[in-house]
Amino acid sequence: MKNFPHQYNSLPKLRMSLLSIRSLAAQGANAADDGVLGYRFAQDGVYTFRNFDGDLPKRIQAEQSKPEDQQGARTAAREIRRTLRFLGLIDNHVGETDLGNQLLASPQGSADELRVWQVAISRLEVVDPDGNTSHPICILLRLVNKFGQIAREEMALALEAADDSENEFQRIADLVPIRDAVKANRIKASRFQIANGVKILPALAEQAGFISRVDQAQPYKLTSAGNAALQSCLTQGPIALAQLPPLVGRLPSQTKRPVRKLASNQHVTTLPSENAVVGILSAEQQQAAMRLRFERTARHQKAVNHVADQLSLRLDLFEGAASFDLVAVREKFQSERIVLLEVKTLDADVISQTRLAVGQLLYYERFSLADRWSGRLVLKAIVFDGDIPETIASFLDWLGIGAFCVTSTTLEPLNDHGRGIQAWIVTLT
DNA sequence: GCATTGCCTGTATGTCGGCG
DNA sequence: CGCCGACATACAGGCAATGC
Repeated sequence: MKNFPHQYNSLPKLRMSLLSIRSLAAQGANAADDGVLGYRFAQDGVYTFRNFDGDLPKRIQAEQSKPEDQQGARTAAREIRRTLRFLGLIDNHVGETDLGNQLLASPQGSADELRVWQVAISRLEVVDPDGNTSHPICILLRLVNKFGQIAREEMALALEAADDSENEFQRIADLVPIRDAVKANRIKASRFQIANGVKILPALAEQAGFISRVDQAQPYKLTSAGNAALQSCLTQGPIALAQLPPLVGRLPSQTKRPVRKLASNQHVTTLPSENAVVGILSAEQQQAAMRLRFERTARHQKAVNHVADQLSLRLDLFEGAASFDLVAVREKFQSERIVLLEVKTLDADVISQTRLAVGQLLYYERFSLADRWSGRLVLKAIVFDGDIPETIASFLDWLGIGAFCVTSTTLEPLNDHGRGIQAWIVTLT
């Protein structure tokens, strides 16, 4: 098993680390030197000392008087350098790569930044002492996809695969559950290596928006962005860093950006899940990324769960891995209607949320439901987590879309189509 | 209801061996 | 012999289950 030890895994911290390297380069200092980089990290607040009393210069002096192999900051510098290199953000000479440049050019927390992280994380590459190269995030996404959902601890197996081959994937997939495989001595790795395997990669994949879970007790599932990344891995193969093509175009600088206009002749030709993560994000993908971030909020998830709770007695429920919030259907009755639901929280403007949801419903009806439920009548509904103005409710009615308000115990229709859907559901046994 | 416990995750520190 | 990559270990915070 490949090891991935001694790291921090938060993207803001990794970004700060890259910034520290850049500022050292600007000063002509040598970031390849553990001491230089390690104590720079300490000064920049990237690396923090344990039992720190607040006097930084004094503490650094104290650390520097210790033997070098006992200075935590130096080790941290080495490990973080390694991580940034694996991510393709710096090269072997600790110089910033194009990708690293793009990361720092994007505003922190922006959709642009997330896009760069998604590229870096999906391409993350590790090499073992024998020269075997693998892309553990791709392998991790394959695992999640294969099992549908997977516990965090199983993700250590992503580092067990020596390479990206199908054979290796089959081999590690057979090692699930990892606890049993360890007990049976089927994995050659120390418990520390296995523990380390769980600490970094799942956190990176989660922050990239590739996987998500409802809460800590739940397994992870693939998100739409994760599915897109997986398709990219499967169809194109992870792209070796050495052959990294320049990303199309330059990212906008940090000057403020007006609302962007889409090219007027832009057509949707593929589903988002079929688009590669590599390269510049399409407008749809940017929206999908933004959407993902909003929809991952606890509040949205909670609302979805409440809806699910109230429909699960009578209907089979599906969550779209790549798209819709919820489909309620009776699988047994193959010509029966189905209900496509989009859930919207009202912390944002009700009008923009409504417009967004209407577009999503129509799009998903056309592109996401066709395969599995072709030929069925699709009833569409938007579920809000609060009350909406009558004008919105009647607008949706005019479109043939049901409107609902959900609470933890109720699902109340707000227009005629909503009442129609409810009336149908209550007849089901 | 509150304290305790134990697990999960993340971060800091220590150690070894190889290489130039 | 200094330096660094790699590996191992210690420690801390959060949180949920558990027990009273």
